[in-house]
Amino acid sequence: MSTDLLDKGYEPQEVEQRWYAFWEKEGLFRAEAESDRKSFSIVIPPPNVTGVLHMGHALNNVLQDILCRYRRNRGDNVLWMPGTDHAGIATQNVVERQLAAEGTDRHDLGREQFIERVWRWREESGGAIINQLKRLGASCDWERERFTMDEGLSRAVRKVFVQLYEEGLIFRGDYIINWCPRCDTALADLEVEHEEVDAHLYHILYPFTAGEGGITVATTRPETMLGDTAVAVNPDDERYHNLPSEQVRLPLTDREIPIIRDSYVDTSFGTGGLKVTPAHDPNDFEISRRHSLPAVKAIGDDGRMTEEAGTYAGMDRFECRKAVLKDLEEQGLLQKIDPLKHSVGHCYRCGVVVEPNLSRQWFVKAKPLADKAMAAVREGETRIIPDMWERTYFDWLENIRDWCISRQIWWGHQIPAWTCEDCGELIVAMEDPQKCPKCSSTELVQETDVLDTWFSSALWPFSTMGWPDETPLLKTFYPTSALVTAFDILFFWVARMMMMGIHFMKDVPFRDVYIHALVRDEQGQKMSKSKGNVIDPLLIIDNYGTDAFRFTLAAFAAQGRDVKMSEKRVEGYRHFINKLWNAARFSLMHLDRPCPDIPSEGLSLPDRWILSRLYRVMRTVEEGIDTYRFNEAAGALYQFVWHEFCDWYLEAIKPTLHGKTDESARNATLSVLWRVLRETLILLHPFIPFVTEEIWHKLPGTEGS
RNA sequence: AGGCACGUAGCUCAGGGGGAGAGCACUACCUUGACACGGUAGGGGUCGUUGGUUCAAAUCCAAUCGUGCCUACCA
Repeated sequence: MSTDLLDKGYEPQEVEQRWYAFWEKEGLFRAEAESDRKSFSIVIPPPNVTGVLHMGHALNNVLQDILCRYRRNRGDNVLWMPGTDHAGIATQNVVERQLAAEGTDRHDLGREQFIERVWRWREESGGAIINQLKRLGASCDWERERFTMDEGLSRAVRKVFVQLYEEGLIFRGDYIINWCPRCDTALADLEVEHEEVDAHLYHILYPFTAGEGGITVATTRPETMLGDTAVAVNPDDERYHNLPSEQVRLPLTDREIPIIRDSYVDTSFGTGGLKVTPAHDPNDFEISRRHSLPAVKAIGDDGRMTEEAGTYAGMDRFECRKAVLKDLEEQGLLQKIDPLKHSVGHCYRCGVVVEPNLSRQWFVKAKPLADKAMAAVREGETRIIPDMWERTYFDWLENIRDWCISRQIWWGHQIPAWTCEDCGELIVAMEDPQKCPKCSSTELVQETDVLDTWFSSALWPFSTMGWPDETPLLKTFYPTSALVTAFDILFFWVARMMMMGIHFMKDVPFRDVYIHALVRDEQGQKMSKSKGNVIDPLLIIDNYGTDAFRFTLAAFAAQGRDVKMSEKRVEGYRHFINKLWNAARFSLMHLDRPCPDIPSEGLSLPDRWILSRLYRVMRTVEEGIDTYRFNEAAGALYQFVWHEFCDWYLEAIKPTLHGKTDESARNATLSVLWRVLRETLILLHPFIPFVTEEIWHKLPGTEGS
């Protein structure tokens, strides 16, 4: 009997460091590119290269790690592919802020130097998130770590772009897009966050060019009137039959614009008169196409009024709004101001009010790709779990619009398109062209835009495995077994991976999509820096140990409900880790040798009972993990370890262990104890890898991992 | 405007046609050689409201109230 097998209290820090180093050294997370074993694969949702670990990452990666370790325990050939995302706008913003602090900007630096600077920043900070994932215990195959701007992945991006272009699924067009004047780039529809604000509805009179009166239009953005090219009314609106004139004078300008009829106009809204600003409103843009109206761009890409705005040129758009209202007021054309709640789009990266703007951008024709992505889920090739998200997935894909993929930033994959200066030919190619195929000119200028970050992320499941080459890795691990992610990137990422995966690999990128909840604070608020309610996972790990933290996350990861995180809870599960530690400590006082053979008869009642409970919890855990009900598995283990194994079994066998019985009964009990402890450690390992590993190696007869 | 989810013990939540549960908090007792990050015993809820289906409803259905979130081009 000895008590020095395990220290009295569990010391996570030392144990965690030691074991993680051991696992890495032994290559235990390494996947075999070719193997007879069953494959199991997951690609990590690549965190932003410049990011730091937050609670969302923690939950996301712990759940993936549980799946991977569980499969490894079962003998599967497991690939957990790690990597990071270059996060175009977000990363560029960070570096631009640094430059601003140094009193310079990217234009001073020039494109090449700026990009170098970003790469440098990536070198400095790119390792942080990876090391933090390791502290979580993440068992990724680190030797395969990828980055969305790796050479290989960039080649995949180019290949995809060129092929889609040749298939007519990528095109360039003049379109109304969302423009962020702060980030100075186009945004996809998804990248716009709508927020309800208290605003005003201004009623403005546009006088007829002949006769009395005019048409009153209503708008929330009066400054856009400077870009109006028509006034629209509903053809059935009797108020506007037999007008004295078919033209109105656009106030504050010397322009005359036509009155058009379009059924889009809602007769019940305002006065039934709609100002049409094709360059600055998506609906107006559509109307303008139907009626062949010109577009006048009154607001520039920098958020200031253009020359088209006449005397207002150069003004900030919101300054201009005030000025326009004042001038209209003076001319007696501002008839009414109503309060109005409506939603205004903001840039998801910087929060600035987005300006719809007409410009030439690149698009992916989404419909054909979306149809197949829907079919795959409908036919069960990919399961979305919990299935309530299927509906959301379908809703979005059914109403999908073309995906604007060009961004006017510098950090990202530059679009592989060139224009011939001499003949205007557009060239899209894998390799940088030397001369124009049409006129042989060497004056070729590459498109300056880069691709939306999500374009490269959409290829992640196969680009990380070496596509477009036909690699053994792809053969073994594609389609991946599961994708684990939060719902907030269901459209951004999951749906697009489905579209690209099906198109290029002819098979879905994953069999299961498990959508987990968001981690919130104690009050259920989203954690954000501005609210100051962020709980740093690393701090929690420092204070309570990784295992306690992991178990807390797993225990609260009930499907369909957000996880409210607080230190108090982690503390509770630290008690559990300690309980397990001490149960092991007690057991090891008696288990001084391997006892693998459980006698087939003569077992005591407690022995038989705990074995039956063990088998039951084994089934529950297996079922829980297989169905992504991590909380059920964790809950069952908690209950079993504490209230069955510790409270009942260990207490019940104390008399036997403490000697007063015959040797064969004692041996029988020891063999049961040995077995139960061993199996329990295996069951617990995916959840709490460090403490179980530490105990495992003290248990006689369980050398190796 | 549509959609989704959620309202169960003081708090956080699991459960899901027939015993109302867990953790934390609380009360009393226990410094018993695994563990006070512990043990034993205990208090506490008419499972949002109202109807319906059923022999039976916290559990299914409908309505209603409340909360949160997502999608959306009504200026």
